[in-house]
Amino acid sequence: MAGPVLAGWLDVCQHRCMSNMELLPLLEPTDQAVEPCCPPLTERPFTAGEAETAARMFKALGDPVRLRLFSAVASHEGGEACVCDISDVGVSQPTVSHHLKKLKEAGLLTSERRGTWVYYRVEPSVLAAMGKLLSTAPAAV
Amino acid sequence: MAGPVLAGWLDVCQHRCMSNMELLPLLEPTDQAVEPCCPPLTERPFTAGEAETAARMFKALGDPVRLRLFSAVASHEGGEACVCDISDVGVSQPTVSHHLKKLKEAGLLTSERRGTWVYYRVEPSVLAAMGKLLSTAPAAV
DNA sequence: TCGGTATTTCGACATCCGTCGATGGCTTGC
DNA sequence: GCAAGCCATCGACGGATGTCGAAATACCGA
Repeated sequence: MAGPVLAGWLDVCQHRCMSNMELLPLLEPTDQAVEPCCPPLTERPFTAGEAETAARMFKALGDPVRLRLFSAVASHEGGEACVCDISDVGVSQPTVSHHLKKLKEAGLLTSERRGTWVYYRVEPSVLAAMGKLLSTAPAAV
Repeated sequence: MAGPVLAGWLDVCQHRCMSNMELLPLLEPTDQAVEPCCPPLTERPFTAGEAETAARMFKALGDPVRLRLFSAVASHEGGEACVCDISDVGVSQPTVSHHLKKLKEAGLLTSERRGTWVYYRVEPSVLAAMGKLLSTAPAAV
């Protein structure tokens, strides 16, 4: 029940973003290594589809609680954190779980159960893609 | 009726972000030139206040229509665009106006009336700040 | 097998948000 | 001054969203 809504974006973005770009950082010192889901915001007007895709990422970070949770995971030692390590954000525990699910559905986090605890870690390629989105196009091409 | 809610963020962020950083890009090749509103997401867990501030920015870009409008302005010639130039996003004119207002309240756009038309332009410093937010801390300090 | 802990899911609720049509304010040109 | 065009505001509506308590699920240790 993760939702067919997400399937589209996950398919499109992760598929296009995750594939082998950190595996060969030496070959291309250019920015081509990390292929973002959409062109930089300043390059040309977004199409409806691009906007739909990118907005889903921004929306996921558009809630203070989610942002705190995401930051907590991203800054945690080893790049991952147990839910119990980051649940102190002022809302109930079910709400924490709800927000973590949202972040996961947006492709920003992944989760893995190890024994009693569930660990969340950031999806670095998506972070890089969003960074590229916001970067003012460096006079490319 | 722009809202006292925004006043806080505008005060805090614009005040801290806009001041003289693009005026001296030559002095410091480091990243210190652009002072973001918050530390990078990966540096340490966000405080409640930081999350509130940053989430407002992400939220503003978390809607497909707003993202298209913002991209249209950002990519328009001269860095600014008349409302009439970017109104073709599939929603009614009042809705376009509504979203432009939201982007303006979030500090991402500024507007200026020149004769019959109203021109919107992007706030470059805020874009840079958001980019910094997403950048994985480059082994600083 | 059973109790305890960690996490998710469910159901419900109040609030926020995007959207529209109608209306109003402002500027230009006649 | 008056009609026309551009843009903002208003009021209303339906749907999405954040939040919680209660209950269900998953895992571990005894």
